[in-house]
Amino acid sequence: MQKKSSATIYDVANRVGVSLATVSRVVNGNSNVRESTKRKVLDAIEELGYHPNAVARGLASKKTTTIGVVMPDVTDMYYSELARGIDDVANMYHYDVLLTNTDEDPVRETMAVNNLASKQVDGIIFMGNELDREVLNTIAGADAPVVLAGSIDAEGQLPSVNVDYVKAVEEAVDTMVKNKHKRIALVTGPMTHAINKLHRLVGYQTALEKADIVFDDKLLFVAHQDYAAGLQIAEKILAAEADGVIAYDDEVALGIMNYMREHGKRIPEDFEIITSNDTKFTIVTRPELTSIGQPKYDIGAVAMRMLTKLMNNEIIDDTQVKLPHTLERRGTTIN
Amino acid sequence: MQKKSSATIYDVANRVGVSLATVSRVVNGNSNVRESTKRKVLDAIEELGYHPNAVARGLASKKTTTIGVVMPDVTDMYYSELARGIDDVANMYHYDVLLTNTDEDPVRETMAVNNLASKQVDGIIFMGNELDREVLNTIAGADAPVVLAGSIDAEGQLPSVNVDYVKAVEEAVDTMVKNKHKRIALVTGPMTHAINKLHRLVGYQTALEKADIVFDDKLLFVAHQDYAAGLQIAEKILAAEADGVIAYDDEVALGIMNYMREHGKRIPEDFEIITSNDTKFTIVTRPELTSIGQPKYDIGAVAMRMLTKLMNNEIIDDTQVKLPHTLERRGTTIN
DNA sequence: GTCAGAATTGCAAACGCTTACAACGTTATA
DNA sequence: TATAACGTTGTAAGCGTTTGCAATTCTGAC
Repeated sequence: MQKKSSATIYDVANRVGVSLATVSRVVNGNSNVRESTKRKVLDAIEELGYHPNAVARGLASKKTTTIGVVMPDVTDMYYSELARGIDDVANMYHYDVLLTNTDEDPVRETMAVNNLASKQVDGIIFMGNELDREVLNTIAGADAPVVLAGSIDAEGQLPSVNVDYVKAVEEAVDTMVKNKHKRIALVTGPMTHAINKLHRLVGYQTALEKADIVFDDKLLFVAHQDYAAGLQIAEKILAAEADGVIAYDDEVALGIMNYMREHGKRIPEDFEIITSNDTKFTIVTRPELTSIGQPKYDIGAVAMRMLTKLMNNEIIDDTQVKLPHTLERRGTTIN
Repeated sequence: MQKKSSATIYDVANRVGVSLATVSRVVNGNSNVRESTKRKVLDAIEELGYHPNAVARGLASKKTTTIGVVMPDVTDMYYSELARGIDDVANMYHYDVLLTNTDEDPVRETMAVNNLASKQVDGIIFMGNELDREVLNTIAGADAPVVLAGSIDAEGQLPSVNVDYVKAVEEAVDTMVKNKHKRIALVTGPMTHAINKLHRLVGYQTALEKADIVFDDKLLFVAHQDYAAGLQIAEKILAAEADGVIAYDDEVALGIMNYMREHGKRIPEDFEIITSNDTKFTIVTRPELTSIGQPKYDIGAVAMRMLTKLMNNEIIDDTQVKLPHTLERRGTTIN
């Protein structure tokens, strides 16, 4: 049964006594084939164990049925959940996924996009917050459609799927204010990233303004997205005499929480915490973490769906999709 | 600068006034090219913004510089850390990674391998515990080399990279015995999986025997790999009057821990927990989870390195690699 | 039984590159 | 100066498909 070096379309054609073209037609489900010859071809394919060579197909048709996914890090729960959404709908549309980790390094992001382009992917899903000019140019240069998932480009030119980060953060702050906490810290990534400067910070300031709280940049913190960074930044947050924090990453939030508890703070009475990604981390700890709820899987899925349309040259009503977010009230806020 | 539909090798050759072959040679770093013409070709490439078409290259050379990774689920921290190790060394050797999620469904695993084969990947890294006959056959049929990462096939025929699960579990049980806990539960996946039946269970029983504890199959539990499953199985573990548990998944362990604490058990005095994967989950909770330590990243990295050798037809001394494991003693065990 | 039009099929040219093999020019050796 | 030997470059045959177009075979209507 296992033919050694696999059969080609040519072998199948010979076996049946038809031309390559005919075999190709039945393989591709083209309707212009008589039912009886279709049967024969299918049988021969079965017997020879023929599998179309996707590479040759890609060369001839200029479609690889492969998309590229560039993301910061697979081990980051937030992004891996997006990736899962992407992968599931990609499969649904018979695309394979070429995955690249970049650690948000613009150099690697640029290389990744270029590499994917040379591999002739039919489309690209991009995740990452940097999106500097170089990366943007590269994306424009690749002649595959690109959609951003859970990521923001400053100009808002590229198709993207996100939640409304401004509102989300604003509501988080609102909640703490309502709970009588006023010295609310904000922990984000670098202000060079649009998502931080133009979204999270804006939401934060808007909420403060509404509550007549004067903005204090001593309550603004930048941290990497990991537990250790949370532990570390927590010391400064404590020193700044904050009574609450909005963190942009669950691991960071956890680091802060553990530090605060170990330093005598009662959570949530003395110190409230709201995190942003609502990953599995939020429910395994005690107390559970209150979090902005993002439909992560759906962000990926919707982005991928949009990409299929783009690859098909279908017209898209709205290329700047904002999916609904929630606030998952759990144990690190009073209400 | 951005040529529209990108230039081909033919355009470059024309520009310089040499043949395709020569351009191909410089692109591929072939040494048999005079320095001066090499320069000219390189310049033309630069000017035209030429990028080799990897698909055409793949067809001609029968090498795609792409490997396939089939794994249960990217959002599972254990596997995603393996994947990161794989990806990093894959990049190091200039391979791209085609990623497929299977949810450990043998049907999807089979499809995935077949699909990767038709995409002409140069090699495959397989993760997942099922590995039934069908999947094994498919793997044998694909003419790309395959290596297992963090996974076991019953016959031990395929190249693989793992830790010594027998010893690891045995040592975990030893620890609890030393701590005077005797009714030690074992939570694994289905006994149809070789890794559970032939490794974890064996290690468990061996340790029990050494300690003269009679094996009680009431202390054997099977659970899915998630937090909810942990919460659920915990009830039965409690009912079985166990005073400790070895869990094969961190989320499960966390579910058990939280359940036990909510039911009045003091951890670790009344009830000890040792988990197996040592993911980030283990250090963000209070108490922190004692865990078998697995070099997850390295398992992936070593597996990928092995695959590069296989793809290169290099001889490999040992195709059944066992990396060292540890026991990370933290808060859920007395010692 | 004819014939137009539809339904099937085959032909052959791409797709963009790699890679034997052949051909050339050049240098070193005798 | 002739010649072997090498370094450099070109020629052309694939790699396994898809696909526009032409050729052939069927249909049914007349």
